[in-house]
Amino acid sequence: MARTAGSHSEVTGPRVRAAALRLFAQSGYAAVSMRSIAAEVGVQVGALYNYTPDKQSLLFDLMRSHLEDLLARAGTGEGDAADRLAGFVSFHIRYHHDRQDAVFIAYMELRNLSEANFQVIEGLRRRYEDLLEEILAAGVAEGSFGIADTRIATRAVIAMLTGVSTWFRESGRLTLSDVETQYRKMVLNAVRV
Amino acid sequence: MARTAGSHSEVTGPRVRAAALRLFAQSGYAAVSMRSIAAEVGVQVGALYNYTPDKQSLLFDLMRSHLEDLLARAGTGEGDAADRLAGFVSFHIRYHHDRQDAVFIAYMELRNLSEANFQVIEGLRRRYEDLLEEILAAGVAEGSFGIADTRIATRAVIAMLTGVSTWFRESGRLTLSDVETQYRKMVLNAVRV
DNA sequence: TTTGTTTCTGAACGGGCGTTCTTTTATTCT
DNA sequence: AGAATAAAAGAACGCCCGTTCAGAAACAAA
Repeated sequence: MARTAGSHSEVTGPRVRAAALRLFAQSGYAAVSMRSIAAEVGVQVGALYNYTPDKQSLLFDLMRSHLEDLLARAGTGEGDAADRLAGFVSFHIRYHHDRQDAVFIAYMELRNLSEANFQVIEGLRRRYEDLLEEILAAGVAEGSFGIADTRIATRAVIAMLTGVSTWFRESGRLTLSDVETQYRKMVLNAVRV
Repeated sequence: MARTAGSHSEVTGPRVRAAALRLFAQSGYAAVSMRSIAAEVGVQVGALYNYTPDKQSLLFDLMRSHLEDLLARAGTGEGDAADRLAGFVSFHIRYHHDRQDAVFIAYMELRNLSEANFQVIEGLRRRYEDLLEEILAAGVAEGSFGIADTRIATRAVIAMLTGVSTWFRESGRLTLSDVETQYRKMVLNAVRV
């Protein structure tokens, strides 16, 4: 038996990526076998190679598309630096909350990338950090922020925000909106003069 | 040939753990084989099982001893809440900087623990977080801190601080002391009224 | 209905995995 | 010196890995 009724490339391709995303996030890249991805899709392992040249590309493509989408959606914001920073905080928390698997992978599986692929991903991540750093620098120029080194502050803020997706649960004590409000306040306080 | 001249259990045991620590941090638990650990120690793979019942225990013991040492060294601090918080920030940054491999493992390899082992590690981590939360709660009681939810603030601060060890390099632009100073200021600002 | 193409199966490849076990050697004790 | 013990070597166990490939089944075009 080969080729189950009704199946097409346009359906299976995304399902392969979705299964890989879920399993990589759950167990880690190295612990997930191509066979387990195939099983999740409901296909034999050989069929996966119609959709990816190899396992490494599967990981890389997931990371790259996540970061490219992140960059495409992250605007530079409007208003003064404080407004723009508040907007960035809300955007980051909400965007990452909606894509916990992709976030997890993008932060945890960097060491499983080949050197060339790592450079690409690192470049994208750096571009995202630059969006925040530009806001912080504008605030310093305005005189409304009082941070000594904008690069450090950028990393501190991003680490703080990204941490949310490691513990926040919809079923928990607080709504995402509560969390967002408190983080906005903490971040704005952290960088003020 | 068996048993190289001059070797003893008290020497090899720690070397096994050190090799595992380094390799787990470098490549991830799942990607490191018992054979590669043995090679790093300079021994055949079978000899490792004189020092650990299995690979999982090796990971668990590394995490547990790291967290137990962390708890043993983290004091509750002295003075008012702001002083104690500043002390916590400095301690966390310095302690984690001195043990980057252990920190990395303790945060990245949680999902490779068995359920029972995970509960133990999670309990230890929680006790460490409680040290910080108690300081924050004291500050709120004093009226010097203005955070709505101490649990959220605890996680935010720890995520921020732990992030340092992912990017800080001795060879970089800033000294650890510079970083420490700026983080102390950012954290104290973040929680103030 | 035939032909061609796409998508999948199923088997196979060489190799690495964690772990166990027997045997050999270095050291310590008597 | 000889016996006992500790520590390591080396081989073997069954199993799973990523990847390849020939062939079969479903679909599309004629």
